[in-house]
Amino acid sequence: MDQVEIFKALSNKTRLEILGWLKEPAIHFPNQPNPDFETVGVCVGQIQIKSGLSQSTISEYLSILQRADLISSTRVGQWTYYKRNQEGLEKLSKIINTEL
Amino acid sequence: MDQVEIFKALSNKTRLEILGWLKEPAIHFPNQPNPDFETVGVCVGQIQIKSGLSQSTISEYLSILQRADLISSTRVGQWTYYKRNQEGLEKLSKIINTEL
DNA sequence: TTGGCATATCGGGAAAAGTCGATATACATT
DNA sequence: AATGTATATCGACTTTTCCCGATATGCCAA
Repeated sequence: MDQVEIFKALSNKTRLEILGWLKEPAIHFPNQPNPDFETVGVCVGQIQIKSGLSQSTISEYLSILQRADLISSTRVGQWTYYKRNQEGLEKLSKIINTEL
Repeated sequence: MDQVEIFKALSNKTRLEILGWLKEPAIHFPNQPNPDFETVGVCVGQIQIKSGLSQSTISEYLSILQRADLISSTRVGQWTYYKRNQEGLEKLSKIINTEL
């Protein structure tokens, strides 16, 4: 993954917020219907409601974050759950500390 | 400094390269006229030549990086020398490791 | 004080990103 | 099969970013 694309993914207030929300799903998504969300993640709809932006925008933002390896998704029935991608985030941390 | 602005500053190939070049000025700017460049930094003209982009573009890029506290400048006569801002870079590292 | 460099700023055109509503797709339920 | 719900994709419009050339500013030397 291109470094520039990672930083672009992070160059947006809402996308940074999403990353933050996914850090503590229980706190930020108290109404999440799926009780399993701590492991599988949070579904698009919940993130969309919290963000206040349109469904299409959030869907796109999530795929931008995913392309940058910052989050990952799991499809379960009609829902797509997103959660933080710890591996990608650690890689970013390494980039910052060594290459930058 | 707003986090988004820091990431925007890093969302460009040339700006990332500049940051890299400034890590080892002696290697990347062998023709730097000022022998003192290791401490004071590298002047705009040298960076511009190496980048291949226009003078105005590089001047702007340097000020974007500076606004993000990633580099700092010193004016000496008609030259402006830029170098890495270690404090700002460490702050970024902290952001990545704690807030993100 | 005039001319010559180094850098900064301004104005603009092209490309990319932000954001939306509408539509498509995929799955679930009846 | 038909409808409803969740998400993804498309087309469009606006704003921002990428770069440039031209011009301004600041400093130095003749």
